[in-house]
Amino acid sequence: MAFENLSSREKRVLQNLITHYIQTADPVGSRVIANKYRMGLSPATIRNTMQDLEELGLISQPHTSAGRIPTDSGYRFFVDVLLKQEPLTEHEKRQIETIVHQGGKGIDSILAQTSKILSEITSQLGLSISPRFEEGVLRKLNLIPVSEGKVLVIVAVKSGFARSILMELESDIPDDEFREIETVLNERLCGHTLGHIRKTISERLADTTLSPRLIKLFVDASSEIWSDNADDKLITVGTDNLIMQPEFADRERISELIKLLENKKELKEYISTKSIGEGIIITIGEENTMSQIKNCSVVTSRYKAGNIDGTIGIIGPTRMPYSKLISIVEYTARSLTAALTGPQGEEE
Amino acid sequence: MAFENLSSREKRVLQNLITHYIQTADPVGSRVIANKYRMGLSPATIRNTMQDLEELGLISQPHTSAGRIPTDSGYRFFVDVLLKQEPLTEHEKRQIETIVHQGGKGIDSILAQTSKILSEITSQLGLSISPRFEEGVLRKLNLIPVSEGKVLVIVAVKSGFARSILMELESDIPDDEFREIETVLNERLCGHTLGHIRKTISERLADTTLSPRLIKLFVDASSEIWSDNADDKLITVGTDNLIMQPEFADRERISELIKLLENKKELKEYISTKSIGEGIIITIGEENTMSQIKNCSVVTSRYKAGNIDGTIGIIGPTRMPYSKLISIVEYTARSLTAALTGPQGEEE
DNA sequence: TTTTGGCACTCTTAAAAGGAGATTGCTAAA
DNA sequence: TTTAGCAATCTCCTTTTAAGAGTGCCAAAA
Repeated sequence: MAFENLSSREKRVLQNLITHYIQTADPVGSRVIANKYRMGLSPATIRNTMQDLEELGLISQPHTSAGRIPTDSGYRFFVDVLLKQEPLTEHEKRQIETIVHQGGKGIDSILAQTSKILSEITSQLGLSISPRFEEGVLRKLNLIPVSEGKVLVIVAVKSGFARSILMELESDIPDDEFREIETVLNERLCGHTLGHIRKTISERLADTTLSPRLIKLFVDASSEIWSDNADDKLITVGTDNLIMQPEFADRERISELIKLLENKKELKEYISTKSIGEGIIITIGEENTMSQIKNCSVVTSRYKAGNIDGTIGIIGPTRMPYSKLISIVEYTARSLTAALTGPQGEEE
Repeated sequence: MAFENLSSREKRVLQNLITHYIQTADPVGSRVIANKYRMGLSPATIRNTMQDLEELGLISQPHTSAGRIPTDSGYRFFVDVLLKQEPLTEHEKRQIETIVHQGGKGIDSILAQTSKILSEITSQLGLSISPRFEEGVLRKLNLIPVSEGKVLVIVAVKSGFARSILMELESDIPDDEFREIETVLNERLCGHTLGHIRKTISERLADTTLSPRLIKLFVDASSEIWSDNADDKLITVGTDNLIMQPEFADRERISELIKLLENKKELKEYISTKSIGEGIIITIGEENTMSQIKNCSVVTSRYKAGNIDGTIGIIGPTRMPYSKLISIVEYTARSLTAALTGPQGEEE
């Protein structure tokens, strides 16, 4: 579907129509475009153009005597070709920087705040996904016995993140044996990504002096320790922004959305995989494979925390102010990368 | 407001009315009560009784020609006096036990699952609040340097829970100095509750050989390390159940609810403090101080994890099947306590 | 004294009817 | 190629109408 052969007039009409529809959520008639946007043409001429645009599938009529609204293809063309990015105000930039650069707070807190500020500035649903721990390179592993039969496994990766998992053992293990395990694990596993370790751990521990029982323990716990599927680190903020849109007038639809957001896992997976690659990624309406957000668009971008990356973005109705939102998501992702990969991330 | 002087007939009428209203969500007329509940009285007689009940403020009329609906006081009387608990089915018991007793999964995961099963069995919003870490007695504290300028603080309390906080230092501290700090901190702080430590930490560390700079670090970080306000450990599941109730027909109301649930902090505080004490606690409608749930009832109970306690419960419209829900929440809290305080919790 | 049947009255809700308003597509003229 | 004009179409809002449910009260019955 390439629409390069659109006349300049058709482009202008489409642009004005979408711009207007984004503001009002009402079907746009030929008269509005002719008058409000001073195109120097009569409504009748606009009407002819609109008919052409409709035949191309870029706009459609809800019913005979209504104006036109953009289709998903219309938005796609708008975003790909017609869009001019709108710069952020100084105030907005400052808000984002403040949130992103609050030192010493821990990444989870920063991401929660980032989701919040995204939601507030954009008036959409803001979201963030924590760095994909699995891609982190193991720096050090510690075993801390916390009580009989329970040991805390600390996994520290490069770029300064760490995670802890409480592991339960059937029987007690003496302290010095713990030391030994710790040493062996560090020797064998450090320097590899957690994902890699998960896949290869059983071979890596095969020829050690450790008791087979212990090895089995770490191999079995592999998915919990070495990947991050366990915690749902998708943070969404501003669901009410989305709900109050006319697109969600139907309660059934709200319910479906809420279920999706509550589940987190599925949505996190979807957003994560769709956002692979550089720069801003936009999925519009039906392009989204999840039926619950088929009337929404998703604007996301990757950010980097050292050598691990995560995703932030927003979800709103397809009728969203793309030009502004894209700038905001882009700027926020960049700031976040700068803050998380900054001085201390660089060094290793 | 005591209603002990209600006649037995009035009680029966009220009981039947509420029972019926809970099922249908429609105002209940005298005819329905007379016929469906076979009270052996004519509708006209029931009408007289209903008038009395209305004067007492136990039921009310939405408008002149409608039946009656219970008021909050009506529900209160129903719950306090009229209620017969409905036992759980064997299947329900099994479902709960299965969730609660899945070993080795970590308390967060168990609580998430508990919220879920509560929501599913009750068809309401299920919730759980993690144990109030602050009340835990410090068992051991570990400092693990994870990268330059970052150290992971592990706080382990009795009954086998542990938490980790990433702390940032301005400058580097050599490994042996860490050991020293660790030793001193353990000597001075173990055996006290975290809440107590938070309040007294500066005195406790006053006369040590540690550098004042380091002490300051731990004192400043006190709220983050020693209390648990930081993480929002309120888990809510099944929001869609609530949203689809006729009580939430208004989108504005849904929006307010969602905001409340998203915020977590405020709600967590509210539920936590309201649930102090033994057994099931029920707040009905306007009894709730939070305006967002003034048309809801909240049924909660404390559970114990060793010597620390937390809360679970459900939120639903005031028109909820109390007799069943109370049993379910009670049973779940008991099971949870048994699972978390079981064999390994007992020992210390 | 308590209960009941009867009945006028009130109010909601759903359906039907009517009309205003918006916008289109088409045709013929500019 | 553009525009003015106009009939046709469809939504949406308001009003009307009718049906239905339930009450309150009174007078008669138990």
